[in-house]
Amino acid sequence: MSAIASLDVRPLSRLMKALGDETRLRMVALLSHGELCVCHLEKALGLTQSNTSRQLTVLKAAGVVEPRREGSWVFYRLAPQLDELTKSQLRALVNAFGKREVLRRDVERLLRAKGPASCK
Amino acid sequence: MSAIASLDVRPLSRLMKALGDETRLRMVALLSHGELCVCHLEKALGLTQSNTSRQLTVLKAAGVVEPRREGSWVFYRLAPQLDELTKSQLRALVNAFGKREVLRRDVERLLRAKGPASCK
DNA sequence: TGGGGACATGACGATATCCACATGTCCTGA
DNA sequence: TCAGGACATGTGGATATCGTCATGTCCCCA
Repeated sequence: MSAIASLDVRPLSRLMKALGDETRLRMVALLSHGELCVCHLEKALGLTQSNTSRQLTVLKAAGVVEPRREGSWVFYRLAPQLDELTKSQLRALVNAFGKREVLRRDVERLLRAKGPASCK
Repeated sequence: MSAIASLDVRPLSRLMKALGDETRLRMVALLSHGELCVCHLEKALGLTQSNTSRQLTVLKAAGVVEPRREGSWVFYRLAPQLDELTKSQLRALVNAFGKREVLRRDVERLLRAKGPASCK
């Protein structure tokens, strides 16, 4: 019969839906270069604390990122994908963002500021 | 300052938004193997005529597909991407779908039925 | 030229998304 | 134990999306 019927695009559509937003896409662009905590993303993207947390919640619910608690703050990083389609898509995206040298420098600068100054 | 500020993800987020839906993703999966007319997609995906047209309108507005009129009916195919990010993402997607041999057979069967029987 | 097929679109109710404001939770250091 | 910083979440209103039904447009053919 129809093979399209057996093609499960649910995981992929979930991923796409989560990435169908400028802010969340920029978050992923930054996270392509390393893990960052909420306040880093907040500052880098010029968002309110509330909004930053919300968007991360959406990305987490879609399985795009995963949190890691470290003392008082929470670091987010890209989560490994189980589904083959989402895996290849996210890899392609990270690869595209990974080529942006300027982004890498942004992330490094953010992480350097982490130590003594924390997230202030 | 921040390089993320200069990274324009608007075209990509538009693409992702359009693909953040199971039905539209399945349409793209089929169109990865060749152009199809509305009634083909309608039958293959088990959608109403109205809904099929709507979803294609969304994909068209996002620049994912483009229509080609041929007499009484309209064929849709994947549209070439101008933006680098959307180009690489869509290429990765088509590549992933392109590996699904069963899908290719589906499309061929649909196109074979086209000639005499039209879309009936 | 009139009818029917293929597709698009207006209207609309149901549902989901988005963002800000305020408040709540958890951890840390004094 | 208390204050404050880092995050999360309840609430609510504006806005957008989704799918259906009905209708409109365009094209082909008898």
